Amino acid sequence: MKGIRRLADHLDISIGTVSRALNGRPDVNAETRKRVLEAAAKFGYVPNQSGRSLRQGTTNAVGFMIELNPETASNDPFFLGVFDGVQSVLQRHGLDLIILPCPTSEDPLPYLQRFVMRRSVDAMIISATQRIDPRIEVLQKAGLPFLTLGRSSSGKGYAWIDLDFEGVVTEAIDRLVADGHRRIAMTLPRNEINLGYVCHAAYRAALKRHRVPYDGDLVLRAGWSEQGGYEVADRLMRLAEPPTAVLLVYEMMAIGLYQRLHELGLTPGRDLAVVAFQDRANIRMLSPPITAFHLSLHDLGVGVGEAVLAQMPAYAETYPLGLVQKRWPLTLPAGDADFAAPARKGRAAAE
Amino acid sequence: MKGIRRLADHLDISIGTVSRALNGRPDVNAETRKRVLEAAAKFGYVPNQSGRSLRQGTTNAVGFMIELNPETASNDPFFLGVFDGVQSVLQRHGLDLIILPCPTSEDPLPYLQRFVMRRSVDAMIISATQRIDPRIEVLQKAGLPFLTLGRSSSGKGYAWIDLDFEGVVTEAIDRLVADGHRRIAMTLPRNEINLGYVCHAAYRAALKRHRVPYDGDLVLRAGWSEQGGYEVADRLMRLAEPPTAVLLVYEMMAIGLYQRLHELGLTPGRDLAVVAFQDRANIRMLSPPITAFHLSLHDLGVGVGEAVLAQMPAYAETYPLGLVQKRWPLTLPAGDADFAAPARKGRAAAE
DNA sequence: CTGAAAGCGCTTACAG
DNA sequence: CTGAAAGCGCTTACAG
Repeated sequence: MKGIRRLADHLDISIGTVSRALNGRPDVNAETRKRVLEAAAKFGYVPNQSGRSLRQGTTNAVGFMIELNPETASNDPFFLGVFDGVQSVLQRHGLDLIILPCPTSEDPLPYLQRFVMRRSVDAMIISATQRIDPRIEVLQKAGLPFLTLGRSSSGKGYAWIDLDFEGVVTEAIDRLVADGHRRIAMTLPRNEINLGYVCHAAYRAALKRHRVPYDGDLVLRAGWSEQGGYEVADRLMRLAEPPTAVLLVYEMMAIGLYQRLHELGLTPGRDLAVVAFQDRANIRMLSPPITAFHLSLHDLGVGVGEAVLAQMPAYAETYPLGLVQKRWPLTLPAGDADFAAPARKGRAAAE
Repeated sequence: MKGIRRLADHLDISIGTVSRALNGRPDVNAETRKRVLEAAAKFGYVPNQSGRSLRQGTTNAVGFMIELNPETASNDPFFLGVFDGVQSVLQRHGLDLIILPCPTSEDPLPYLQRFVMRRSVDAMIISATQRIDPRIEVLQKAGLPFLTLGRSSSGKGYAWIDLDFEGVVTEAIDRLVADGHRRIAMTLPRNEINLGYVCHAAYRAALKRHRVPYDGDLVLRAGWSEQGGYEVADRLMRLAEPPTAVLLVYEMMAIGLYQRLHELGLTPGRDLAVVAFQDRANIRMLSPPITAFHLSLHDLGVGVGEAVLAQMPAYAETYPLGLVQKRWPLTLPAGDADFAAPARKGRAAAE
């Protein structure tokens, strides 16, 4: 004999009472509850999750699908910070966060479908959202509450949170133009992830607003890595007319970019103003210090956690956010002295 | 009506036959099986996991616990590569890999205990193994098959795979000494993770063998980050008698270290020979190229996957590895021209 | 080859 | 306040 039955027999009460005591139901004698809780602690009894899930129709778990493909995944601590924030919300309700890593060898769609149809989780967070992402339809048809981290142009009525790429690109270009820059480069990912389209559109719009001509040579699709940054620096500085500033949508590129600039005898900041997407610890030791937007991964995780709970009927009242469709803001620290390159400033002024 | 019942009613056969057909049992009429499979595909029927698990007493999932605490976790793509390798093994048997991220706010022990006692997984892989790690006892008492990634001095009869830190330290020092180095520094983590002890012991043993005196100033506990590498360079080069070589047990430190050396007007390789633990893509653009050991994360993942299956009674016959206790080797590419610093070589020869 | 039935470990109306 | 019973969705001996 095992499980709740054993505990009940040992205490000489029914399994129903044991269950009620353990689950904190009010209709249990205080003394009985005490005995049950003590015995459970003593024997290390914890209800079997499969039995519970089957009976309750809920797994008390939220899935978070990530992709292991390094070309798609932002193969870095981004997610670890977000997971932590999501958990801090879920644990308030006894929900667990379970990460589902889609292997590189498997198609993300059937992978997701398996977990969805098996009802392994009560809700799902998906990431690495593609411009056309069939996963959204799968989730909608299955009626499983979900949130996408990143937007898609597939479907409309679904909840998403995306980093505010428009805002970052727009603010970066505004600031650079204000500092006299006219030739501003930007990096884009090579794959079909939606942020590439969003950034490109925001970039063109911002330039147009400032009446700065668009030059396709300044928009570089590159590997999403330090190495990619190295190549970007190399390609940009070899142009007949190199840019005076660059916006790195993937901040880790700064490491390779700084290095290549040094090799070319150029000084970041002075010879090429660099703005990076996110001010993370990994690039803080660069010198001169890099200008980057601030993002709290933990806060983002909290936002994601609350947003996904808002999609779940059982928690919608507690988190009355409705269908969350939110661009998550990043902030650019004000008044960065190193931001505008003096040399360029002088040149821009002379023009 | 839902689930298997609905499918059975639609086909006008019993749920038992549907189940047998879907599970590939041989005792099903070929025509019947075909009808069942087609109907299942059409309606997108997938067995509910909780129902299955409860009945079978197995979840068909293997858990992989990681820690989100950046001081403990190697907060980087290490795990993503390993996950992929583990999955490639598990998927051969229809098992899923589920990542369990322990939040920074929670104690790893009760966190693990919850999942173990609930029987949410059939086996567990744990990482960030501490020198004294009570999780091992919890897993052993619960009788859940498990593997630790990293060793502990807690307990004996458990399966582990650990990177061969001894081998790396020993080989690195042998090579450096052969190239004339006598003052060789090494970095260690600040926390209680076991690799710190292992590396320190191997370092002392290797020096002793070469009759090189041990100098505590050359063993630096530092932040496990790029920033930590920056600090290491700074502290080392300010010593009255700086080292001529350094072994970075966390390779990403090389980025900060190279930078600080450059700032100090020193040249990596020439003024300080640098050996890094793992030759990963993130540091490949460093110049001069860094000397580092090679490790295939995917292969390691495969090894971990097979080792954990070997601990599970249902798979032990297929993977007759017994109680795996293995140091996973890393290889140092032979004949690296930049390995020994010419200046130092000259000086060493002159001594 | 198929169906009817038992039962995995729980939770929860329902009686009392 | 407690117990007895039903039933969540499956799989699997057991009959036939």
